[in-house]
Amino acid sequence: MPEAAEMALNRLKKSWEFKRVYRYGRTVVSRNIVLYYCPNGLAYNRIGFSISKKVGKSVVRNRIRRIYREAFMVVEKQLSKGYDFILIARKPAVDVSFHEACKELYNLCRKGQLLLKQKQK
RNA sequence: CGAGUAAGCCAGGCAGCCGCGGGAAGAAGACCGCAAGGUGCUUCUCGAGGAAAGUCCGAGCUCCGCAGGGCAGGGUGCUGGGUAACGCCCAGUGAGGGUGACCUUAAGGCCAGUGCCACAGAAAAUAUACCGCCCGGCACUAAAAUGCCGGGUAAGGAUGCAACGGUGCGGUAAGAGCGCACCAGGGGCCGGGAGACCGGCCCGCUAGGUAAACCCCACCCGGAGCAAGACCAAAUAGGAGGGGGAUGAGGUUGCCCGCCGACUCCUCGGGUUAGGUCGCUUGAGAUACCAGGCAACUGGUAUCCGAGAUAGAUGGCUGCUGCUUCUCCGGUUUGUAUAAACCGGGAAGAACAGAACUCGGCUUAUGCGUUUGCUCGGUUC
RNA sequence: CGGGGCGUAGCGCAGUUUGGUAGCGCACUUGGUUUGGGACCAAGGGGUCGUAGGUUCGAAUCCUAUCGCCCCGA
Repeated sequence: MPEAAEMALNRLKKSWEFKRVYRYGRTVVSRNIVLYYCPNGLAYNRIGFSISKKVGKSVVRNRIRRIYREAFMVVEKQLSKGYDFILIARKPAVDVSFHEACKELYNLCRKGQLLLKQKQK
């Protein structure tokens, strides 16, 4: 299973999983998003999305989630494993493009000391 | 060419790479979970909309101790048809609007009852009606005017959205459908139409408006909703206190009758992983042709299977290309010129919006997208 | 999926039942009072009644559609 799980995107789904990250996790913030993270004791990373109705209509919320999901899949390869993430979209994320999202997510992970190279140092 | 009007259609295209969800077949017997179950590998295949939206109506489906009667409550409201049904659609009628194509229309009933009609005005609905007009009598007087009393009138009266039909002629003491002509309405008869209604003739019959005021009439409506509901697994609890109950708890909007017939209500405490599978997509289905019908629509034949998620799939990136626009750049042609057309380049733009049980409608949002018919105006031949 | 409420002056609210004048408090402007300010007194300005249609002679009020915000229940 670990072989398969490394490539595919694993998501947080259960209410208690979210609650655990909110309670014990740390947080980094940028203009568009808030990122909670917390070690999960597994060999792979997982992510959950939380986008409030105040951000926009269903089309807008879906688009934000899809862009950040793609961005996470790009950035995740450079991250150290064994973490749960929750990504909360803020209102300015409505106009974000894919490339901006990638940069933003990368910078946030560096800020949280989550990159693979930083861990090794 | 310009302006308008009606009915449609599309929702840029192609290719590559990386992903996501469903289905089928195959292989393997791996992984997660206490379990029910699920994940994973390979190949093939499918994967948002005209509004998927708002949730305003109508149904299917499911459950509720088959839903019977009355009242209450709610809805609809010209006629005929279509439909599973509708508050929807089609065809017509009446009434409005527009030069016209065409559009709009909650359009039953205030001679069943009740209410309301501010201000103004004599009066806003039983006109014993105020002023006025006319006649008679009396008082005063030369006469008239004036005053009082009795009677006749509803023509005139600074109003108002609206004044107990309107205009004109006759008639009269003054007047009045009192008589006549035309107009508006009402009633009756005849004719046409399936009907709403239309046409003609006769009768002086003349009745304010408002039911998107209460209401009356006709017709319709049991309630809830896929978190409906069914099955399976695991776990917890079978608690304490108080109240009610075969003199009727509770049951499904409110009340009564009928029906079913034994548990139930409140407070405190405990539990609640929103567990898994089904429901879940073959349907009032789509496309094409034929037939019936003015049409909505219906019938027949053939072919096809076209999303089923559940922290919620249908995405991201790149390249080429079609379309539109430009205080942009270069060139060609026409032109005195402003400028126009074409070609190449550059830049920008391409909306509204995401299935959540499924259909039929309605409503709203939406691109200086696009096709066709028709109308009006201008110009040329 | 189902239900309820609100939208009126810059702000917070009446008025909607039973249709005819849109009002109250704070705030604002001007004047007075005070050496000056506050408080107080007097006068005044300011409202497409969320939007669009309709009914009516007349609509904040009645009807229909629509937009936005808020709150419940399953």
